[in-house]
Amino acid sequence: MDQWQPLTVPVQANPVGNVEERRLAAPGLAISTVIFALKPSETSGRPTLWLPLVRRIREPFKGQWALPGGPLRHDESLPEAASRNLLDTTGLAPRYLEQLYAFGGLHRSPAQRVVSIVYWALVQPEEAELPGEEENVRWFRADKVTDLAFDHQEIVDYALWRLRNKMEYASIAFHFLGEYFTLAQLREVYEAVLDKPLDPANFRRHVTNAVGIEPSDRYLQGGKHRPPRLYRYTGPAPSSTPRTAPNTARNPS
Amino acid sequence: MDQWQPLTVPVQANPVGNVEERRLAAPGLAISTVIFALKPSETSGRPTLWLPLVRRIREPFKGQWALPGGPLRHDESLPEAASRNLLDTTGLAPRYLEQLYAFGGLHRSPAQRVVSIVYWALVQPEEAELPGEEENVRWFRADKVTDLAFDHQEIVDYALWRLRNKMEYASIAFHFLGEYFTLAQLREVYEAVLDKPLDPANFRRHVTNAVGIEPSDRYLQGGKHRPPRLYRYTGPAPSSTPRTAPNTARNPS
DNA sequence: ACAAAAGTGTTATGTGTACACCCATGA
DNA sequence: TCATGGGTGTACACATAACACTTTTGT
Repeated sequence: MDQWQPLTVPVQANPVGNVEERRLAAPGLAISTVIFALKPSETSGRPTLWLPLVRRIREPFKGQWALPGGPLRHDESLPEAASRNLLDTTGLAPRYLEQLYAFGGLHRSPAQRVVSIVYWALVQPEEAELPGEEENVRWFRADKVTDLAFDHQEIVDYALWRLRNKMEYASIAFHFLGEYFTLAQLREVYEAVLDKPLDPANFRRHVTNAVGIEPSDRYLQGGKHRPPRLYRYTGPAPSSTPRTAPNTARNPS
Repeated sequence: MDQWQPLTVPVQANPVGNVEERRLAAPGLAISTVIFALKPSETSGRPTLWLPLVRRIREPFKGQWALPGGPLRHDESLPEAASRNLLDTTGLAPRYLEQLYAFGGLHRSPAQRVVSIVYWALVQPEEAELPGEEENVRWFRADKVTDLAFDHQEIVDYALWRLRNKMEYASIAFHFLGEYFTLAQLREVYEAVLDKPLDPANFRRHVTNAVGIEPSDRYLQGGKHRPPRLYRYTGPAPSSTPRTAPNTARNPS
């Protein structure tokens, strides 16, 4: 019941000629990443979730959009491989990076079998500008991506679910923002990701009571009205839970 | 900060001769599984957490205890590979199986580099008897395992953390029990895993209010006192959340 | 002065926890 | 009838949610 049938992720899928070769070849191993950032909506201007995709320049799925990714090199760890590949393909260097899931279904890639270890990442608006060429790397609204190569659509859906889920119990919203932010900005992050309005008064209490967030003595000037105080994320309390484990995430049901 | 430096898991690590060969060889891919079951403590007789380990019969770490695991075959999905390998090495066929994490550190295995996709599983007491030979497969108390091969100690620690964490918000305790069980038995599962006593009264309300658990018209006879009612786990409500995602787990911090 | 967002107070409702108590059965 | 675990009731602490209200700024 809770078991699950994965699908197929590739990247650098060097097609192996025939069926017999496929039977014998060891499964390929690739690293891919789903990157999230908040950017203003084209219509409302309010912040919404976006993610960068790269256009495939070879078969299979040539011309279609796919997650950035590539093979795992011999001298890099899994997160190192994810970071390095992100920089190569999109020019992005996310501060937050976490393993999402390993996808290893039999027919994810048409030619050689590929197992993909997928990461997910959050980037701040400043670092979210794509230095790469506009042709083959482009931002898409996270809830509107479609026709992705391989099983990347399901991977994106899962990453989205994980982001929303984790947002509700962990302190990750800060990674979408710069060092200093107002509580209204932080609330907009939650509203954009969870896609529902939040009560400003209750949100304030909730977040100021939480650990790891400190008021600064600075205020955001230049607004139309009363300047709001700027806050900083100082991380969990210095002597917080010394986790012994790799990952840190909940799962439902 | 939330990024994490994995370690090393192998299985079937066919040592590749020299450093140069290691540099060039593609990373190996293995599947391992942490299996949990509840068995009576040797001392108190109360249920406690146990897990089966297999003794390594070749280098590296020859003679030491390790997680059951093996290579991924070309014609099986990841969970299929985990199940098949479990049956081969331990004779166990867990009903609950879920992906835990992918461990891919550079030096997990001394010779060839190995990336391990690790699953975790829960088995019921009936199916927890080891048909295999006693020599090379044995049950250990989960909180007392030590001197494991490779990075398997950290993997076990992480799986333990995940089990305890997930136990607090998901309906997985049932997988330790048979079809019919009393609320006291279910409570003992929670107490054993979380290692703290629970209020019977509040536990009863909590669990009977939850969906997916139904009282039967049967009672457990043969006890010393009033026979308790037997309950059944019917799974989440038939038309429950149609998850689109592979895995289902939360993470802290 | 007025509009609008920042920020505070108050109350209703729900949920977790501690614990007193009754119920049903075997011995 | 008595001991014991099964099972129910209840009161308190605390978190969440809804919303009225005051404060501070720019225009």
